[in-house]
Amino acid sequence: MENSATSTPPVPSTSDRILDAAEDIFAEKGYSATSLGDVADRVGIRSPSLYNHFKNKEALYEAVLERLLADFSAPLVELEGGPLTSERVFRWLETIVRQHHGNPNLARLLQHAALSGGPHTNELIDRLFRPMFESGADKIVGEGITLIENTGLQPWAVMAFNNLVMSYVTMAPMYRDLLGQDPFSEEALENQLNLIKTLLRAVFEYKGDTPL
Amino acid sequence: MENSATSTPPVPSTSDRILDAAEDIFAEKGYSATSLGDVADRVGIRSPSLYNHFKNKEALYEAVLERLLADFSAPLVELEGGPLTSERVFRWLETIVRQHHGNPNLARLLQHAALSGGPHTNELIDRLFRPMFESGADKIVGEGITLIENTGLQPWAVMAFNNLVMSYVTMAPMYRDLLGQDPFSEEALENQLNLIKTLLRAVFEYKGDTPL
DNA sequence: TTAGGAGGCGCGATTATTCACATTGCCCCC
DNA sequence: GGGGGCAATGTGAATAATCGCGCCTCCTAA
Repeated sequence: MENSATSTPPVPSTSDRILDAAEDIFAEKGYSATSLGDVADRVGIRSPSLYNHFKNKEALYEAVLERLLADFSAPLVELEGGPLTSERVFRWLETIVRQHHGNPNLARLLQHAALSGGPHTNELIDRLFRPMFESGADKIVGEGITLIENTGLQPWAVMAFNNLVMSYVTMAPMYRDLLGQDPFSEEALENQLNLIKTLLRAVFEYKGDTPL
Repeated sequence: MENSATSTPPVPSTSDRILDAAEDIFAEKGYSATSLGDVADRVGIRSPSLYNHFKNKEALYEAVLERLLADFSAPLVELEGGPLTSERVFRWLETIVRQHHGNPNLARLLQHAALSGGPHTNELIDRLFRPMFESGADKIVGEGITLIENTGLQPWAVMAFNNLVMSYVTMAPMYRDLLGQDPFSEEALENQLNLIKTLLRAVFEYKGDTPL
C-alpha cells in the first residue's frame, strides 16, 4: 500500500502532463504560434492523442488559463478584506512578486494576450485585475500618501507596480543578458524585492507638492 | 514642381508601405505568427510581390527592426554626453515616454522577442540597452540619491523605470479596459508622465536607510 | 524597347482536426 | 475463474487549410 491513493500521487495523469507542457509552450510562443505537435512531443505522445483529453486547441488553452488563474488568485483572496494600510500593500506586493517568481507563465500568457489583443485578453484582465479596482477598498487611506490621493493617480500607481512585477518576468532574458545573473535565482528575487519595497516606501514617504 | 523630390513625398514607396504594414503586424503578433499574406493584404498587393522588395520574411523583419532602432536611438544620443544629473535623468525619461507613446511598436517587438527568446532577442537588447549601461556614465552622481548608491540597485532601478515605460504600451489594452480611456490620448500621456516623474522624484528625495 | 514590379500558379512543408483501428484495464455475469 | 463487453487511451493515415517561397508571365512607365 505504499503507492495507495492516500499518498500524494508521484505520477501525474496524462491530462496534467499535457497541461504542464502546454502552459510552458503557450507562455513562450503565444497561442497561435504554439503547435499541438510541440505540445505532444514534450509529453511524449502523438498530437491526435491530445484530443482524448481536450476538445481542441482552444479548450486546451482555456484549461491552462483556468488552472493558472486558480493558482494565482488563491493566495490573494486572504488579502482582500480589511482596510488597505501600507503594511497590507507591502504584503500584497511581496505576495505577487513571489508568485510570479515561482511561476512566470501567467505573466507571460497575459503579456502575449495583451500584445495580440485576442479574444482571451478581456477575460484575463477582468479576472486578474478587476477585483483590485472593484473590491470597494481600492483607496489607500491614511499614511499621509499625498502623491496618490491628491493627483488622482492611484489607479495608475497600482497598475505601475503591477507592471513592474510582471515585466520583470516577461523581460527576464533582458535581465539575464544585462546583469549577467539568473533572474530567477534567490539572490535576484531578493534584489527585486528590495527595489520594489524601496520604491513603495519612497512613494509612501513622499510629500509630493509639485506633481509635474 | 510641387511634387518634386525636394518636398516631403506624400506618396510613400511600396517598400515603405510594406515596412509600415509589417511593423504593425510583427508588433502585434510576433515574428512566427505573422503571415506574409497578412502583410501583403494590408499593403494591397499579393504576397509573392513582397519578394520584389525583400529577400525573405527574415530580411523584412530585420529591415523593420533597423528602421525602428534608428528612429528611437536618434533622439537619445544627444543625452549621452555629460554628467548624469537628476535633470538629465528626467529628460531621458520624458524622451522615451514620448517616443514609445508616439510609436509603441518597438516596445511590442522587444516584448515579443523577450518572451519567445528567438535569435533576435540578444541583438535587440544589445542595441537598445547596452549603451545605457556601458556609456561610462551610468552612475548617477550627487543629488543625495542614497537609495541607489548604497544598495547597489542602480542597474535594477534603471531597468525598472524602463520597464515601467515599455509595459505601459505593451499592456495598453489593460489600461483601456480598466481605466476606460484611450491609453494613447494626450490626457493619458500627461497622466503617465506625471506618475513616472513623481515616482522618480520620490526616489531622488528618499533618504532610504532600511532598504529591506 | 527595356526593365522593374505586380500577379498567377504551384510546390513542399506544417497545421489543426478527424477517423478507423489496436491495445489496455476493468467490471460483470455465467 | 474465465470470458465478453466496454470505456479509456494510444496510434497512423488522411484531409483541408495555410504558409513561405520560387518561377514565369504580363503590364506599364521611362
